[in-house]
Amino acid sequence: MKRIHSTDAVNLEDGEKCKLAGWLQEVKNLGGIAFLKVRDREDVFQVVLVKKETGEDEFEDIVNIPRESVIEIEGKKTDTDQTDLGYEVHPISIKVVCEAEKPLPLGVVDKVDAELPTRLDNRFLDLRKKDKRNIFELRNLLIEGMRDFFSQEGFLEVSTPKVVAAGAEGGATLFDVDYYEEKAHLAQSPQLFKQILMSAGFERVYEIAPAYRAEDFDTIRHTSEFISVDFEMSFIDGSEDIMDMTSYMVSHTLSHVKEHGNKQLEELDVELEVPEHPIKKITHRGCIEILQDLGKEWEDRPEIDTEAEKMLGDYVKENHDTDFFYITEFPTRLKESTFYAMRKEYDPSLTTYFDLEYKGQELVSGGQREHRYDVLIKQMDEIGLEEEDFEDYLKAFKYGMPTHGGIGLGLDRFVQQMLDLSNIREAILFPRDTSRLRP
RNA sequence: GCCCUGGUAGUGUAGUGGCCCAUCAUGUGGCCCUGUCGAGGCUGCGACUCGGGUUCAAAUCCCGGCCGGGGCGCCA
Repeated sequence: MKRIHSTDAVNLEDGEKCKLAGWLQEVKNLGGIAFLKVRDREDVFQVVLVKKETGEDEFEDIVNIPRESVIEIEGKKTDTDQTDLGYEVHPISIKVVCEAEKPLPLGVVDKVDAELPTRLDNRFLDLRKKDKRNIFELRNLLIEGMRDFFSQEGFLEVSTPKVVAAGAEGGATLFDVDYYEEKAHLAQSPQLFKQILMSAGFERVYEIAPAYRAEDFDTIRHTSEFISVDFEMSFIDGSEDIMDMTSYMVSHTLSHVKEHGNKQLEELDVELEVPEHPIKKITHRGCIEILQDLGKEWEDRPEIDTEAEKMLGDYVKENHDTDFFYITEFPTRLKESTFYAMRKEYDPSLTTYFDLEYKGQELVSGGQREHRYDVLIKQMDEIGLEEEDFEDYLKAFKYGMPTHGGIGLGLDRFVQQMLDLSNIREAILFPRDTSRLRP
């Protein structure tokens, strides 16, 4: 007999035979009768064991199977109004596929919570919990929605190398890798490759892939390995085009999640906002002014620090009733290491760069790139970068590079913010950070 | 990198010099119970991060190591 899921059994006739399987979540032994709660991917079903029917020995054997063991049940589906699924199973045979050890390093349905490090150390058990799996089902929908959007808009999904010779920005945040006889690094961004592909004439590309930052971050919104969603597009008139595309992408993606992840969102008690177009834009200078009005004080130069970011997020929520807004026209002095950022024609102290803020936190960073070879060289010079180190990249600018721009979006952070998770690690199956390399 | 903070049963905690061979919950073992679903009742099991020091006395105070957590810088 073929094994079916708990939710499929709902459609069987009363009394029909079936085979179900899953993890023995708990045993409620009342003496003469016992109830087994068995969990599969879809739900939890109940198996009823009556001592008079099974006999004393078998009853004891089954009731003593340790929690979280994998078992297989063949039995009769019996309709009842006493379970959520509307049926229970009267077993003909129960097979222990794999017995779980005791005690569990982490309870799956215990009444006490475990802390995040304990949960991550035992992630396979942690992920057996419904609300934890919901996160990853929604994350899947988020990715699905993005791919759907990009494909619709004529973007080509590409894969660029993660083992690279040079980084997109300074060298301090690169992980070193031994690459045969050479020294190599893990890519911190697909930036330079995306741009090379613009010279190749692909016009619109996107990539969903890991990025690595060897920074001493120890915060609830940083990890050393994260999934970066990047897109790049050519023949743009300015960064407005990039912001428009980003807005549509975010809207499309979130409405996809909302449409297909209704059940999971409800279970996690999350209300999703799908931003309307156009998303509110505030210049960097405008942000500083708002902050001054709000009474924010700085020790030296006014900047948008973490506290300020949250204040702005609250401000926009209150005054414009949205979780989203752009900070535009980032000053050049703040984007110095981003040597490929295009500066404003009329005011070179400003760039075309913007951030998209989501619930008071940076989600997206992007802008128009500098496509003119000589200007690019000049900007690299300003921060002391050697042309030789970027030879392969620069070459792509010498033989016909269109105007272009794009963004990078932190996927894990998107999930975190979307679901109001207290730590970005909740949005990652096996997070990597300054003190975690396993599992 | 800087600042703050913590490490007590499998899990989560109480205890800040003697009342502690350490509290409670959860878990787990045994017994009872035929409709449980945070089941219930009785009963047992299980722990002070490591090293040094102070003291008549250390889970508790001091120093160092190891391992965590949070904030900031920064960033996706």
